[in-house]
Amino acid sequence: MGHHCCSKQKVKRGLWSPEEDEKLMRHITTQGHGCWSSVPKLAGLQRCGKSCRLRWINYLRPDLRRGSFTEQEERTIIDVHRILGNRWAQIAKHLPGRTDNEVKNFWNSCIKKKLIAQGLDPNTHNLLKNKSNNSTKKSNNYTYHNQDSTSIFTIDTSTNKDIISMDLKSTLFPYCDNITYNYTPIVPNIEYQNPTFAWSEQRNHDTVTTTLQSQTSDQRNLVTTRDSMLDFTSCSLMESAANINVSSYINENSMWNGTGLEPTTLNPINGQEDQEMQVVQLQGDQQLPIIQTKFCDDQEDVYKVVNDHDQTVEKTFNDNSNFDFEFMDSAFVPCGLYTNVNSMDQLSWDC
DNA sequence: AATCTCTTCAACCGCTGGGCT
DNA sequence: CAGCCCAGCGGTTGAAGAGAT
Repeated sequence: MGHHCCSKQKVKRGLWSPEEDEKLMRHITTQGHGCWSSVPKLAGLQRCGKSCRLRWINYLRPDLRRGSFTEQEERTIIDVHRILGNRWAQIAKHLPGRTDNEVKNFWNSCIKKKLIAQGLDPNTHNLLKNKSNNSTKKSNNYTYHNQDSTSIFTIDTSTNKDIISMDLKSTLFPYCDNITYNYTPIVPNIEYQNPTFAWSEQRNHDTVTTTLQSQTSDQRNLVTTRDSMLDFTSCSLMESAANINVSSYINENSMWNGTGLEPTTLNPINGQEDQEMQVVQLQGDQQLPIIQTKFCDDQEDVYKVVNDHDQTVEKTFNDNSNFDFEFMDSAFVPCGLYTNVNSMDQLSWDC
């Protein structure tokens, strides 16, 4: 029985023999494929054109890359899949020498399982609900996840230092690959640590040029003024990076303005305003704690938290600090955040 | 050693959209 | 506009090999 596409022809199916490969290879390298439906006849093959095309594209093409997927390729697949979904051909375009079929197979056989094992929904890349296995544990209604994924929001508890990792690539920096934004929250106050992904700043009077270095050496400059800030709008911080806004701009016309949120004036810590980084979260006229940091040296940083009740806490910490999720509830909710929900838990997992 | 189960991935199937007549 | 052909795409299948029993 022939193929649906070529039922009139007597065609062979199944795996290709080396002789068939040789015939097809010789024909295409000397004649080109032209119209695929005519290739079998011209190449002397008992195959349909569709099969020839597939064999060439997926196996014989000289520019194909062989061997296992690298870690970088895997990260790229995950990142692009988060944006595009199962558009394998589009994803494969980001991986020179890889075919859509190869990417699809790799996703289904490896990446998908890894994500599920990490408690992530491979379709949405969000955290799965009610996940409970060896790789996760529940505490204070929050699910912890081992960090070796590029999920939007993961928490690493595999080391002494808990790290919240957010992948911002698809939202803040769509032209960069694999930007992961790590910070370490510290008890008893919500605090903010200098990002650990490649990030450098040049300060010049009223402007700060932040250079973001992606893992693929792609560089983007984020230019901020004195009054601008990283602006994580309310629950989006926990719920989805898709709602994160930056009240600033990246060059190449990438805009994340228009949040409708008023800028908050920077408050110098110890008069060292050029040492500050500020994260403000707002919802309507309500405001999360203003989190300011002063990075003193490699071992110890000073953090200052101001909530909308004008309560101010300063804290010095080092790398041995731990993270307490209870603080997240106590720090966020009194500030008027998450007014439509009862707990962080609901926000975090109802994605 | 034999059998069963699981995993991988090459290949197929069915569908869609574009181009041509 | 309708019908046909074709390339391309994503979902699915099944052969082959690896590992477990």
